[in-house]
Amino acid sequence: MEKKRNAFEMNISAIKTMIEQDGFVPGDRIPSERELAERLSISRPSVREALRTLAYLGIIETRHGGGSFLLNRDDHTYIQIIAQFLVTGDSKFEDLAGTLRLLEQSVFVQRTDWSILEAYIDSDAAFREALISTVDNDLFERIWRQVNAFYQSFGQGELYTRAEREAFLKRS
Amino acid sequence: MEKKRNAFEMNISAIKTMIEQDGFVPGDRIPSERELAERLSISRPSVREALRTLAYLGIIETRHGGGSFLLNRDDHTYIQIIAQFLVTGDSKFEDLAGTLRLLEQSVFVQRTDWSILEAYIDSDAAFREALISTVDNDLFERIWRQVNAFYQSFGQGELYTRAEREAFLKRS
DNA sequence: CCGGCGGTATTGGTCAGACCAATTACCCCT
DNA sequence: AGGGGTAATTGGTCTGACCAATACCGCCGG
Repeated sequence: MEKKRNAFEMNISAIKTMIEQDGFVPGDRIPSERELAERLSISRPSVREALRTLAYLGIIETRHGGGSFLLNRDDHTYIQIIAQFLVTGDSKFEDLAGTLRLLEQSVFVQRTDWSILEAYIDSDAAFREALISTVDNDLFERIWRQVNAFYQSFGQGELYTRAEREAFLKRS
Repeated sequence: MEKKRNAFEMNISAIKTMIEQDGFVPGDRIPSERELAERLSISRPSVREALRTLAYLGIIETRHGGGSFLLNRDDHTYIQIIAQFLVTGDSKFEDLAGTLRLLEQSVFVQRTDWSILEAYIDSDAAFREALISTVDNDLFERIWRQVNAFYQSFGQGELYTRAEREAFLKRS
């Protein structure tokens, strides 16, 4: 038994278990907050604390006056949540630039033909954006986008000089 | 202009912002629920719904009678928590492995001498950990660690075969 | 002077109830 | 049978209260 968890986490587990046992599938409306409170013998505020967390994670969606609905797994927002908390206010600026370079240069080892990037050689931002988009990886792209957004919030200029960009393409 | 998010998410944002603006660091005790409610002009139940979510994600820790404390970022457990809800195989898993490979291979273009990694050739996990540690970049390391934790939570085995690891060193 | 001790204040945990707002369900009338 | 309007349902928020665990602080005795 994994007891000892606080009541709040047990409530989340209980709700999750109930959803499974009742055979709800994505799109279904789950019982109302008041009914959940009654069936689990806890108060509605406690139910709400659990449901709000589930909603924040993207497990369910609540509609004012409508009810709470199970979401598809593909709609889960866990990736956004990860990205949101990865990059926070105290990241050192030099780490930001360094991380961006690491992320972007890792893409270059993936393929050999970079002629498609030639159209963007004039713009540092567009060049790097196009570079990342060649990787078909949602998580990687979100991470890069978060880091890049933070980098740009510092109002810095180009990450690479034009000569550096041209050197990248030379490797093709 | 941010779109109009619901009040709940704004409360989480407001609390996070207040934590940053007040300069709290991991280990600090953040204001009490009642004080937060007053300063943000919302009710305590609303504060609690936000705090419970932050606690569930591992951003903060609450002690009955003690208060709420900021946790170290590395202690965050939201990765494992979220993974708990992904019961079935998910297409996003490939993104995880792919992102890890991108992150790690980006390190290899940074230097030429990898003899220091030979001691870890037998263990996939130790090998990759040592690889990342050669990069002196807090943010990059944090990103890798979170993605890797998520990957491991799926209970997957080695990311590289031994032959692949040896091939890496051959490039030296 | 100091350290242990106990009372008190603070803080989180939970609950009941109320009211509003948005949505849904339903029934009645045409 | 269809449409419209009203009532019921449901989520959103707040007030206030009480309990439980912890922290705080001053008192007392060594």
